[in-house]
Amino acid sequence: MISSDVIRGYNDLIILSLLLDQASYGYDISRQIRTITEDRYIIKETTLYSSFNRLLNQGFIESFSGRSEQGRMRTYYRITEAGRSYYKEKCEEWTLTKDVINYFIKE
Amino acid sequence: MISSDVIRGYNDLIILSLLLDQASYGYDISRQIRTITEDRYIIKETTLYSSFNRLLNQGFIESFSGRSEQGRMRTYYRITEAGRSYYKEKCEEWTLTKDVINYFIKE
DNA sequence: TGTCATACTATGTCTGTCGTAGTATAATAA
DNA sequence: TTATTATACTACGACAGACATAGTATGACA
Repeated sequence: MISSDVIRGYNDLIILSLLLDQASYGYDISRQIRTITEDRYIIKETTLYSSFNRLLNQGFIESFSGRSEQGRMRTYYRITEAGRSYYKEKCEEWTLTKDVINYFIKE
Repeated sequence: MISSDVIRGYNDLIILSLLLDQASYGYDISRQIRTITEDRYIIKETTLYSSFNRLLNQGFIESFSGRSEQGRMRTYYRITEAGRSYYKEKCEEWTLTKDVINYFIKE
């Protein structure tokens, strides 16, 4: 398990990346992150929902109400065009950042 | 220029890495970061000194007074054994973190 | 005499993350 | 029938690293 403070500022990107192909909702995003990272990163619920709110306020995602297979109400999120642009920018920023930090890592 | 919030938590590692081979002081560390990253990352003075204080409190560096060639007083910092261990740990954490974030980056 | 590079310290703000806690529903187990 | 579990959230406050702003001080050099 990695410290999530390290990822600070990157949860938004992680969430956007999971919305690129299809709309989704909180619990599912959370599970996907666990699965994809093989439990190396588990996002906290509060972190997840505050991220959704930030992305909504910035217009990077939209929400709509839907129903689960069991008839349960839940909120789905869909990425916007602005969100896609933002995602691309953040990916480039990430590449730069990675290079910068790597300068200071000695095997 | 990359957003420094991204590097949050990694300034300590950057500073330690520059102390691995020899003791140094604030202004020099600052210049080294600029030079090594080719100005892609410029650490703020307040960030730098608060990092020094954190590392001192944790016993990862020690300070001593010295004189510049011009006779100017300044504070030098030297990495401790605990600091070297911490550096290694953080390097490993970084590798994990990098891998985790990379899962969510699409070219 | 003034400017510039150097070498710091003090103080308060911002923001993403997190701890704690609580609410509510549908499915499943006892 | 009752309790538990997984799902699906919201509210609130604390924490800590980064940063903005501001100020002090010295030696070199013009």
